[in-house]
Amino acid sequence: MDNTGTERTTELPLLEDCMITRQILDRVGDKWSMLIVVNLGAGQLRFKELQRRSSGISQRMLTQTLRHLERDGMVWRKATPTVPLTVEYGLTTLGLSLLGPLQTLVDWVDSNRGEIVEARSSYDGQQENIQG
Amino acid sequence: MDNTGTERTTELPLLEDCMITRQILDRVGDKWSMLIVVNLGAGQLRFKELQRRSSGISQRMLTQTLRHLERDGMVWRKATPTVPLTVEYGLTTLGLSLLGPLQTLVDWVDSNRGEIVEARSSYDGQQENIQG
DNA sequence: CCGAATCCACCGGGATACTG
DNA sequence: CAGTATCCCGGTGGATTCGG
Repeated sequence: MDNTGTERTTELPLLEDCMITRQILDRVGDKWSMLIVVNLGAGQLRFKELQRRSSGISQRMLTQTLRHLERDGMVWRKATPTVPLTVEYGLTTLGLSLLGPLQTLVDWVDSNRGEIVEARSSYDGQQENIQG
Repeated sequence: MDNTGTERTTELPLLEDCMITRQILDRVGDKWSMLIVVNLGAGQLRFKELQRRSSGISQRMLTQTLRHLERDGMVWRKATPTVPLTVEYGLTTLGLSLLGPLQTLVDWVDSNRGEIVEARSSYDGQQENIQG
């Protein structure tokens, strides 16, 4: 095999082969988790209130997402058997510690949104020319 | 309203209502993008080599993911009309700038993997008791 | 070797209706 | 209010086949 000179042996010790990392990132990156974690970042909330703040989420998905986050130890749940039922959700220490990295990503998107949007329309324009 | 002491009025100026941010995060967080960006982080690669390093990805998904990343301005593509065809992929400046935030997230997962796995089995154990 | 196209199975997730 | 259960549609993504 020829060597084009661009070979780099840099070792970024990353996801590559680790399934669990992958699973966790899948969870973190799924459609609603980030939104929920962020919304709970400002303080504990009741189910309905949380749903109201997470525009567009169905109660089915909210329940499911909360269960997953609870299972992963990021969210706690406290049910009080009043009538009608009262359930509060909040972030655990683990969940809180995720806010930072999440924020980093969101900040990056925020800073680069313009460039991305521009790249997209530029790309789409070229496609038109090709397929005109 | 009673003050339970955990109320926080912190304003995290986040995704909440912004669709575009959401779109971009969806892209960044989709099943393969992160893996591809990370793999290209070590240097440009040819299609086949990239596929080999991204264990499990089908060529269909690799093509699709690369197109998306190219459209978003994160990846460049250079086709050389040799026989057989040679196509190289690499990260643009924008793509490279994403490595940092991505790394932050991956590092977080790495540091907290143990705790999450533990939380999961603990949670699953309790479910067994309930449903016996 | 690179990739487009087709076919198809699976499941994420919305709408709705029903329990406690 | 806080879920659970059911139905069902569209998108995701794998396998395979074809073209350049």
